[in-house]
Formats: sequence, C-alpha cells, structure tokens
Amino acid sequence: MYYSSLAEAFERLERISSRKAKISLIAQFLRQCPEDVVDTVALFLANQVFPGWDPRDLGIGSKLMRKVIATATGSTDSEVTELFKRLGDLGLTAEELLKRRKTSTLLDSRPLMVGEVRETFEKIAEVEGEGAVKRKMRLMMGLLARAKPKEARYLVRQALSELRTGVRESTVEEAIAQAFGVSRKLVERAHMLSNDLGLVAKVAMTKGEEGLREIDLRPMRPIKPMLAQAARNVKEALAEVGGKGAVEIKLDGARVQVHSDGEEVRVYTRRIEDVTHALPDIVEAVKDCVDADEFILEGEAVAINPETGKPRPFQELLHRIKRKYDIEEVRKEIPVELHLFDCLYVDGESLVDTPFRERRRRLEEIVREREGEVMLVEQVITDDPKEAAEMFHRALEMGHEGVMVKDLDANYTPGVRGKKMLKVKPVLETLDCVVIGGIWGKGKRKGLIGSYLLAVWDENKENLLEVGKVGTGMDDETLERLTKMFEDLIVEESGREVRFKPEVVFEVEFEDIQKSPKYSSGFALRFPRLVRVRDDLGPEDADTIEKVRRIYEEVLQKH
DNA sequence: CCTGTCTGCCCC
DNA sequence: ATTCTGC
DNA sequence: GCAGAATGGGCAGACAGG
Repeated sequence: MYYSSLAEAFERLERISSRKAKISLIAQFLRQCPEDVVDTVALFLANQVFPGWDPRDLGIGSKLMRKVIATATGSTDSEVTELFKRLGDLGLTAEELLKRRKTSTLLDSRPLMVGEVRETFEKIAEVEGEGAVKRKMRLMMGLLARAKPKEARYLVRQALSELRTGVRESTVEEAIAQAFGVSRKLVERAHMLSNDLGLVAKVAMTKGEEGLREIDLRPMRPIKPMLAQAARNVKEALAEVGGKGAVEIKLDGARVQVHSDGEEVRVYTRRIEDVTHALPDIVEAVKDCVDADEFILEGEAVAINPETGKPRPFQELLHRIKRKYDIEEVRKEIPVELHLFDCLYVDGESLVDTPFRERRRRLEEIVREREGEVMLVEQVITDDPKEAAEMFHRALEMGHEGVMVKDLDANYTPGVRGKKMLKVKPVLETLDCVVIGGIWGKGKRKGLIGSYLLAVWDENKENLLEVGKVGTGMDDETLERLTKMFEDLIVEESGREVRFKPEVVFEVEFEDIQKSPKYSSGFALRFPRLVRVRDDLGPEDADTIEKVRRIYEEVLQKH
C-alpha cells in the first residue's frame, strides 16, 4: 500500500470533526486494506508506531526532528524554528519547507510504501550506541527524501506521536468492528487482553469473531489499568457509586500490575513498562507473601520512611522506578513497599468480570501481609458519608493524597475512566503569581501563548523568583484574550520562548509544592492550573517566596 | 572521564 | 497528572 | 460523558562533545 493513500486518509480525518464520520471513513479504509499491512495501518491510524506491549520507541523528539527537517529540506535551524512557531506543528513545517525545496537535488522519486515506513521506524527504534543519533537522523531523512510534502507532514507527526487527527485507540476499535462486522465489545476485549491493536485488526479481518474470542487474559501479559474519575468530595463520590462503596486510602506512588506464572514474577507500570528489574523488593516480597501460583494483582508501589512510617515525597520514588544501575544501593536508602488493592486473575481464573467486592475477597484470601513489604490497601465499606469523610481526613493526616471510592458491584474495565472508581483529593491553597514569560503553543494552540512562566517575589519584594509554569485551566476565549494582552508586554523573544514585562498576576491552584532543580526559587508547583487572572491586582500584590516556603514546610511535616 | 542536552505511547 | 471542547 | 488534545514537574538513561 502506498503511504500516500494513508496520508490522504489522515488528511480527511483531520478535516472532519464528527466521530461517526471518522469511524466510517476508517472502517472503509481498513476494509480495502491489503491483509499484510492491515495491522500496521490500524496502529498508524491510532497514532501508534508500535503495539502497546512493545517497549520500543523511536527516540526522536522535537529537537532532533527540527534538525532532521532542516537537513532534509536544506533549511537553517532558525528557519525551521520560526516556521514551527508560526504553524504550531513540525509536520506542517516539514511540509511547507519541502514545497519550497528545489526539486533538483537529492530527490528520490520511488513512492513510499506503508510497509517500508514501518520497517524504517523499526530500524530507528533499534539503533543504539555510539553514533545512534546520527543514524536515527539519517533514517528519518531517508523517509523525508522520498516523501511528497503531504506525506512528510504525517511522517513527522507519526514519529512524534502527534498525529492530531482526532483519532486514537478507541475510535480505531470502533472502526475495526464496523469494517469487519464483528462486535465492538469483542474488539475492545481482544485489544485490552492482547494490547496490540494491529493484531486485533488483522485477526478481525482474517478470522472474524471466532479468532477474536481466542485472545484471552493470562499472566505475563499486562493489561491497561482501569482509571479513576475525579470527584469533588467523598459524599458526592459515595453517591456516584450508588450510596454505598469501598473507601480506600489513595497513596502517592506508582501504580503497578504484578504478574506471576508460577515461576517468575514480573512488575509492570501503568503504561505497561516492565520495571521488574528496578523493583526487586516487590518481586521478593510477592514471591513470599502470595499463596497462589498464577496471578495478576494490582497495587501502588510507594516509598515509605521505615522509621516514621510516613510516605516519602513522590520524587524519591522516582529514584527507584526506572532505575537500571546501582539498584541495590538505592534500595537500601529508599525501600519500596507494595500496597495491593485489586486482583484480576488467580490460578487459571480471570476475575475481570467479577464484582470488585469479590475480587477484594480473593485478594485477602491469597495475600499474607508483611509490614513494610506487602500490604493490602486500607479499606472501609460504608454507606455513611460521615464515616467516609473521617477516612478521608485520616488519610490526609497520615500524609496521603486522599481516598478512592469504589463501586463494590463493578467489574474491571481496563483502560476506562468511569464512575466505578472515583478519586477524592483535597482542595489546596492558591498562589498569586507574577507572569514573567511564556511559550508559543502547538497544534490547536498555534499562534497563542500555550503556557505561562510564573514567579513570586523574594523576601524584600525586589526580585522575582520562578516557581513553575501553567498551561491548563484556561478556556479558548481566555487563551485568546491573554495572548493579545501579553503581546504588548513582550520584552524578549528567542525561539518559542518569550519574556514579559512583569505586570499581570495569575491566581494558580496546585496539588503540592516540590523542591525544584530547575526554577530559580528552588521550588515548583505540582499540577498547576489557572484559576483566574487577577485583573484587580498589580504585580506588587503578588505572593512572596515566604508563602511558598510555608506551604512547603506544611507538606514536609507529613513526610 | 565528565557534563550538558534530549527523550520518554515516562512516572505522576 | 489537570483541564477544556466537540460530539 | 466520552475521547481527544492541549498543557504541568522531575527523574534516569542515553548520547554527544569537550
């Protein structure tokens, strides 16, 4: 199949906004797709380069891609950056520069095939060692050399996982079902169990429902975790799950799926990365403490201070989670414990269609808790909002993030963010920050300032100290208004970054304050969002570093 | 050998 | 992670 | 309400280059 056909489809998808129309377009496209590339095409359409279970990645980000585009089109770095700033998209940048390219030099006129693109992406992902960056560049440039401008647009976007067609996994799932006349539920199920949308497309095409049914849950094949939805407070959360539910402490760690096939134990993250090697504490503990051969359990990996029993800052867990070297040394300083909350499979039996109440029971049945190593997440079953609220406050006092409220009758729905699981976190203080800079946005924020650099005053209210950036919490109208407002305040511009005269104050909400190696105050806000623009305040009215320190100290008490 | 920059369907 | 938006 | 697309901080690893 010609890559140009796929590029054509991408472009049409980009133009239409109706989801139904997107689905039928994709369905039609898949139906006429040759069998040998239908898997690749399905993956590509879903903005993926490799299947979900595949740990490979291209290792080409926006910086490298800019160089690739510059070299491939004979442009300068600043031309590329300037155009990128204007178009808000490196794919469009490559397309535009290719149109301008003189047709005489280095043009390879062989048409690009989808299979070749896939193979080249594989090669790019696999090069490593000295000279790897250059080789990745050369391979990517080879694609662009053969690409027509429009193809270049999508090759670049694909490599960066920024297709912006309004199509991702679940849309392609529906299209597969429609294309091959198989049930949506079966496609969904096969996808969640195989974690390979390409395989699902191919099986649906060649073997139909019968083939899809053969794909089944089994240990050592991680699935997407079920996701929680935010709720304002515990009372609302309890009402959402039908008045009665399980209230559990929400720990600030990394979500992990622990698999055992009876011989080996493996640990996976939320995004299905294999982190077994980094977390030997969990592997050893699980081998000792779980009375079953085969199982899939789910829990939170957390760093706890063994002396105080208090949770350590999330940043300390990050020292452990993806470590490859010096694991034993760091393990002594920052032990990781596992707090289990769900059970998806035990000795040949899948529990994903079993109610949570029963899954928890099975979990309790097979796990022998061991303090500081493997524990069950604390749970209270209640229909009393007061009791739930008490649990919430106790969780906060203990230094935890908040609580989860779960529907006891709910089955396990992988990858879905629904009302079967709700998270409740406290509302924090806000900070009035002076806006001192910004970054031009990408995609739908092209031509707009996409995020703003924030600062607070030092003790003497003389100097401004950076505390982070904010890029969410503003609606489209505000984004427009702010860009217009700040355009008059620009004092310096380099690349996509801008500096402003300090005049405007943002009220910003956040979950936490952390130590920062990056910002001049030495602190950074975690999960910042804009609450409102303080038109009523001048820069001199913004908060000072003392307030930041005070909040940080309060957080520190808990660790 | 050390340091800086970039990257991650990264973790949150 | 949070938030906003079109369907 | 879902699905998609904007955007945040910070860590380890992997290279590049001095």
